[in-house]
Amino acid sequence: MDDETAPQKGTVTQRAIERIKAMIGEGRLEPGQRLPTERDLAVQLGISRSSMREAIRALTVLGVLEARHGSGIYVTQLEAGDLLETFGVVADLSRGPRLVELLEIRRILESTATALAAARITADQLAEVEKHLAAMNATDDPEEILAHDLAFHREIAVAAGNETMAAILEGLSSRTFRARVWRGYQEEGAFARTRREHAAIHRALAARDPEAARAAAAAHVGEVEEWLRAQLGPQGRSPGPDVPPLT
Amino acid sequence: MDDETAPQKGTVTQRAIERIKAMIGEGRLEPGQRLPTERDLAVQLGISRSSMREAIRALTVLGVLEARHGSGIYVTQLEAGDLLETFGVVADLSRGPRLVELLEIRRILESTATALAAARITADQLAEVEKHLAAMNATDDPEEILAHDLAFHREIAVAAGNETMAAILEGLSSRTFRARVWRGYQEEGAFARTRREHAAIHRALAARDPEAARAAAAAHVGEVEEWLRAQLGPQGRSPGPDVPPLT
DNA sequence: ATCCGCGAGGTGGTCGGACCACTATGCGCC
DNA sequence: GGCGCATAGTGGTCCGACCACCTCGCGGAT
Repeated sequence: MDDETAPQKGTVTQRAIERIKAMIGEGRLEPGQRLPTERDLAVQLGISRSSMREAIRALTVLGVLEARHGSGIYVTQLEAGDLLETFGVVADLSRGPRLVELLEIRRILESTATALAAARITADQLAEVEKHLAAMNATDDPEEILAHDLAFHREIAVAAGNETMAAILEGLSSRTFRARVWRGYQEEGAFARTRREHAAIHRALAARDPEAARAAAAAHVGEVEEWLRAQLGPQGRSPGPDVPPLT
Repeated sequence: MDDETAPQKGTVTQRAIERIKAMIGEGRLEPGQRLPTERDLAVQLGISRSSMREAIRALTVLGVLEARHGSGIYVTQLEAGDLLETFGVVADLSRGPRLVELLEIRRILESTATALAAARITADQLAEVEKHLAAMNATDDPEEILAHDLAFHREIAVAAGNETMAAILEGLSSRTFRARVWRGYQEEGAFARTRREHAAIHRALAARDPEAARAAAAAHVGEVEEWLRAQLGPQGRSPGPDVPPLT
């Protein structure tokens, strides 16, 4: 009754976003459930369809809603992967010192995840890890190496048993992020070193040795971290060509 | 030249989002810089103002852009706090087993951050920590305790020297998140224990003892984590009163 | 000459309607 | 009974208008 008088805080779109978020938070909207149509929702919240669409778009990019053309709007499964997809944006837009900070976080999480994986990994999962390890060593195509490298670490993160952590690590290792950092790193003949480090991680996993796994993973990420730190130190500028701002 | 023919992938809004993100990623749009008007941008990208507004709204909720009514659209400083604000959404919308996973991640990061802080914290920062510790012990108002509790950990995270990690921890400790979990936790007379744990963390910081700090922080978060795990185990339901879905 | 105030222009915010693209459903035809 | 197409309904896009708010410069008062 008392909420009929508009609180008038912020834009109507922002209010609509909060309303829908609240509905989900309170359990009035279950994962996978279909929402009313844009037009109905707009009427229910007393706003125009344009504003409602902006709210839906916002919740869509956040991974909370999913719009299917011609079908309807649905709540996602609200799983870690859905909601943490935006984490990749942070990695992609960060540069300079923040890249080092992101790698530091990845080192902390990746080492812990690898240690957990050493204790929990199943035979099947270990076989999957070995598959990517072999594929990584069997080709010279940087694209393919990168893909299997990502899958290698992803499999380990999943084996650690924490889906959320796996999703965060996935974001911290997004294609564009690694491509940017690794472009220079691997040009310095770091392939061999990378292979040795991956082999060490695999050995620790196969031996079910959490401490060795933690150390190997920390060293693996730490190598890249140190290299990047050194890159930024001397010149203080982020890599890449300086493109003058267009009109 | 070859990009003049529309690639026709996805919705025009999604394409606009990618375009603007790319402009920022390539450095053509600097942090803090003002963008052209919505109307001009729409013309430049060859889409309607409505679609452009949806793209801008999307980038706004991601913390990449900031729209000031009557003034213009600006690129944010792209700092950790700006981009990771959405991380709180994850915490707010997660429930059940995922809450435990989030606490596990917080335990890993918070313990490491506290260890780093023990080695790096300045006298001023330590005084600030003590201020919040004292304020926390001087009141019985749960709201105020929660606020100083958040500030206590935030100050430590900042002292660790990794802004990004501080921002993530901030998201993992968002008001609504903690309020939900702590409501039940603190009702079990955990105030005294919490105060002891905070005191232990402070002692380790004052003694500049990283290992003790790591252990104290891990135990602090671990306590809540274990309690929550126990809550979820027996009944398999998320805590809190079972409110029947409202109409 | 300096300062203050107010008004005009420009900006994002909201609205309503129209049409297009796609999907799903069911009815009728084979 | 099964298949295919017409159709209604959905999200996607566009347009034009108006509103609320901020900014800046012009003009007058001091």
